[in-house]
Order: sequence, then structure tokens, then C-alpha cells
Amino acid sequence: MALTHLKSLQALELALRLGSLQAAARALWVTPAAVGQRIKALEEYLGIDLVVRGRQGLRPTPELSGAIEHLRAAFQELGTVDTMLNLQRGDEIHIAAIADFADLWLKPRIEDFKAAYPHVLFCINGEGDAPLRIGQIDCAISFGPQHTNATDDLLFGDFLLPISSPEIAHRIANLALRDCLEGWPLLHLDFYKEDPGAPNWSSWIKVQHLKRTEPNRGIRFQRISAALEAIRANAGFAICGLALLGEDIGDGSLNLPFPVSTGHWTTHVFQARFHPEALLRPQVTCFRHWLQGQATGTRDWLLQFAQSAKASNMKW
Amino acid sequence: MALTHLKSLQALELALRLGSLQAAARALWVTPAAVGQRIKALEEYLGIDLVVRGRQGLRPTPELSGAIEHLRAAFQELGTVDTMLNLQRGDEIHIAAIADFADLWLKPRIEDFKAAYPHVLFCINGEGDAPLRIGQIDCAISFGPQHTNATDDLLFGDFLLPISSPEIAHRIANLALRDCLEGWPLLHLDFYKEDPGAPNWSSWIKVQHLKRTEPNRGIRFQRISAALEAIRANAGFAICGLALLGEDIGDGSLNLPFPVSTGHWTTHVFQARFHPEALLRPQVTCFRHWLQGQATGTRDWLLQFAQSAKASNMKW
DNA sequence: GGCACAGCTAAAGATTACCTTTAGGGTCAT
DNA sequence: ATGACCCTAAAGGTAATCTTTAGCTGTGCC
Repeated sequence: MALTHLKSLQALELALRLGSLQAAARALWVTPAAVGQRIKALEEYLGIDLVVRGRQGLRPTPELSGAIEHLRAAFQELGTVDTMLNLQRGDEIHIAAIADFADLWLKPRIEDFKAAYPHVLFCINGEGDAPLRIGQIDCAISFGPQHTNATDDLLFGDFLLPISSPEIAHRIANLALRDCLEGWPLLHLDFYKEDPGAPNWSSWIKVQHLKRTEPNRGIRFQRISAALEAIRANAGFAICGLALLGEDIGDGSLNLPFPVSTGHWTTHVFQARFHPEALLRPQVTCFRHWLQGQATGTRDWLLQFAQSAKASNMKW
Repeated sequence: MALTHLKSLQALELALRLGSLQAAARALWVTPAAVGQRIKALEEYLGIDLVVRGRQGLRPTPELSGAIEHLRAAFQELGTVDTMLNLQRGDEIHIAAIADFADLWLKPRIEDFKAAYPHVLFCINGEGDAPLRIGQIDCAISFGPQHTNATDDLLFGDFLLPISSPEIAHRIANLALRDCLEGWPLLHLDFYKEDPGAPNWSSWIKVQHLKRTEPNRGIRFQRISAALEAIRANAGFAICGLALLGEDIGDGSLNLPFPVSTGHWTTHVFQARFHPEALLRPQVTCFRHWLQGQATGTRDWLLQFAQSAKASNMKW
């Protein structure tokens, strides 16, 4: 009374769906003869014919026709099971991401993914759960001119605005706008230096008509995270992309002392390129979709934020 | 990329559904160790645990939990496929039925069943597609007092009414009712003789207050079909159950020259008894349901027919 | 605690299902 | 015709999967 000939049923379903034994054989990674044998075994077990080899492909016999839709549904479900279980498999995803992006955007979010797929290990820029292996970059995330080819996923461009510590923001709150910067150190982030659209202090001050001596003087930072650290310690002001600040804006640990309307979009964008071979692994594809979803969230958040400049020209 | 470990998935689903490896092993007709191996093989292939052996049964791990419902659905569908294909298998169903019932009710209808399940062969009272084999009665159909036990399926009781050929019906159409029978032969069917509720000519005529000499005289028939033949040849009248006449009433090849209100229900009923072991074969169970459905159809038809006596007291 | 019992696990050998290979026979288009 | 394509048949080998046997672990009972 037990269900037998599962492999025969599988072959039968595939052969009917694909229309030929050969196609089914390719899908199953076996020889066409094996598929024929599987089906024949079931036919002989049942004592009835199941398929007729007609011109241009296979056709089911009347005896089988009633069961076909159930057969198809069954293997559809099994396919889903297969995918879901494969997603839970142990796998290492190796990511090479520009350091600031990895530290400030990717790593804080990736715990969310790891919670859903606990057996997936990450190696980000050589560090993480999985050890570094040579030649194993599944996903590279860069910041640069937008590529229009299909192999790159656009994540988002950023929105740059001066930031400071809450303390400094408080101290300048009552000053006239044009005097706000005078006297404070200006921190310069190398990160955006190549971006033709990203403002530096010199250009931003000129556009905003602020009073400021020596706008190019100040400390240069190669790493945004180091600059943020300095800013939290009241070291001065920096022009930084909001997307990388994440919670720091919302929870008040960093402030935006100038109107949103003074911000500018970068022309460079963050984009991810996946190794085509890596996308054969369901985990990688799953991660890709997750990454796209997260990026869309950030993009929408930035858009809404920048939009708010028009609605209310408030200081933050 | 092909779906593998089908047997493992089957064992997994069964073990989870039944709650233990042992129960699954019984269902699959293998040893418990084999079930454990199947599941373990899948676990090792995936590299993740799928079940935990907790107190009182198996429980799925979080990694598996999301896929369980799909797994269950898949094997539910496959079970349906299995049943449907098994129904199409070649099988012989051996029926012992009281002859008149077999000839007049069962055989005319059974073509319908055979069309749906072309590979099922029937042997009815030793005749038919399948040869007679000793000790192989799957279903016995009798006419007698209704059994109240669960092993007998009630099919229907019959409704008895005088019948004649159309010609005779036409000839008596203008006579006074009480003179209708006088002069015609009365045919007696042995079939209903044991039934205490079934009228014979003598009792029927007395109740209807007809004028008739020697109501017990006439020809006796052991087989209803022979009597019907005679009636079609204008041999006279017979009191017969309508269920066995089938199309003959509807298409006018036999007539009911007296009002429906003069009819009587039998106290005996047709009932089917299936061999318990035979019911393990899906074809037999399927036939049983078909038989019940057909019997219900006849029962409803009879009821509606008898009911019509009250609505319109018309002659047929 | 000691003990039997039930259910799962481990290891090894046996068996069977299943696959590949090779060869052959249809059908269709050139 | 003839070659391409696809399915079928038969034979042999491989690997999956089963059984057997023994051992382990927790549970209930004395």
C-alpha cells in the first residue's frame, strides 16, 4: 500500500512536461535510456500504458490523463521543498565590498539575513564567519560611475549633507547660518573624492554663501568610520552620505545641522556585481534578492528624506 | 540541479506525519533502520539537521519547518496519483448477483463503469470478461430482508406495478377500470414470491376491486426477463418491479396501464455484500462507490415516481 | 538503584534498483 | 536513399538502499 516508483513518477512528469525523454534526461542528468526505463518500469508495474510515443513528442494515454495535474502539482511542491531546503544548506558567500560600505551599511544589515538562513556563512573582505579563499569572490560591491550592463545590480546613489555631533549642532543652533562653520574644524572624506557630483567643503560653502576661512584646511580621512568617530567626539563637521549613517541620524547620535535642501546627490553609485557561476547556488541568488530589497529600502528612504527638503525647510 | 533523494523526502514526510520512525517504517514496509538511514542520508547531503529525536516522537528543526507544508502537500498529491493510477490497473471483479438483477439492472449500467476504467474486467455469475475462478467472489448481490449490519450495502427496494405491452394498454384504454383485466392472461413472477409485502395478482385484484375470474391461473416465470419477453409479445399482464425495467418504461416499449397509486413497495431489498479483503483493492472500493451511486439514482427515481402518484393520478 | 522495554543508531553485508553502454529500429527531412 | 534524431532493447556494472545484528538511551516499573 506504500507509494513506490517515485523516480518513475518523477521521470514521467518531467518527460510529459518537457515533451521528450531526451529533455527529461538532460534535466535529470542521466541518459535518455534511463528515463525510458523508469517510465517503462512503472508501466509494467501497473500493467497499463502511460504514454504513447507519438509524432513530435510524448502524449499521455487516457489512463494517465486524469492524474497528470496531480502529478505536476506534486513535483511542483517538491521543487519548492528542494529550494527551501537548499537555501538552508551550509554555504559560504564571499563578498568584496568597498570598506566603508561594508562597515557602515552591509554589516549592520546582514545579521537580518543570517537570522533567516543561519547556515550561510559570510566572508566580507576576507573577514567574517567564513575563511578567505582565493578566487572565491561571489559578489563585488563598488562605488563608482553607474554601469548600464545587466551584470551589475544598481543599489543606490547617496545623498551628501554636512553632519556634526549633537553637541556642536546645539552650540550653533542660535547662530546666523553664515557664521555656523567659522571656527570649527572641517573633516574631509576621501571616499567621495572621485565623484564629480559630490560636493567638497570648498564647493559647498561657496554655494551656500557661508563665511569661512581656509575651507580646504582640516583633517583628511580615508575611512568614513574613522571620521564619524571623530565627529562624535566633537571634532567638527564632515560632508557625508546619509545612507551610510543608518540609525545614527534617526537616534540622534549624529546631527544634520544644515537644511536638507543644501544636500547633493552623488553621481557615483553603489553597485553589486555577482559572479555568474555563483548565481547557480540558491543561497547566492537568495542573498542577491535580499540585497536588492535592502538597497531599495535605503533608496526609498533617501528619496523620501531628500523630498522632505521641499516640504519643510527645517533644520535637523 | 535535479530533485534528488525522493525516497528520503518520502520517509521524512511520513515520519513527521506519523510521529515516529517505526510507524513510518511500518507504512513503507521496511525496517525502522532503513527509515532512519533515508532521513540521515538527506541530512548529510544537505549538511543540516532536519529532525530532532525528542521525547515522544520526532519534531522538525527550524530549518525544515518552513518546508513541511509543501512536503505534505506534495505527497498528498502523489498519493492521489497513486490511487488514480491504481484504479486504472487491470483487475478482475467477481460478482455473484441474483440473475434477474444482473440481467436487468446491473449489466445495462456496468458499461458506464467499464468506460471509465477500461482495464477492469468483470465476471458476473460466472460470465463476462473475466473467467470464473473458485473462491473469488468480491461482491454478492441478493434480494431479501434488509440486513442492518454494516457489511451490507442497501441498494434499493423496488416498487411493484402491473405492466403490459403498449398494444394491450391501448386496447384497454377505453374500458372501465374494473373490466380491464378480464380476458387477459396473468403472468406470475416467482421472483417476488418470498416477499411478504409484494402483491400477487390475487391480492392486488382484491384491493383494487377488479372483476376477474381465476386470478391465480396463468403462466409462472422463474426469470423476469423471460416474462418481459412474453409481455412484449402481448402475452398479458405481470406485476413487476419498476427498477428492473429501466428504459423500457421511459421509451414506451412497456406500459403501465394502471395508476401509480395502485403500486406497492417491496419489503425485501437488493443489497450488496463485499468481501472485506476485496475492499483492499482500490478497484473494488471504486466499484462499490459507483454501485452505491447508481443505486441511489434508482432509489431516487423510484421515490419520485411513486410520489407522482399523489400529485397526478394519471394513467401511464 | 536495577531491570525490562521501546525506539533510535551504527556497522556490515546482501540485494536490488538504477544507470551506462552499446546496438538497433523506427520516422522525418534532405 | 540516407543521415539525423529519438526511442528501445539487452547486458553488465555501480551505487543506492535494505536487512541484520548489536548497541545505545531514555522511560516506566518494581
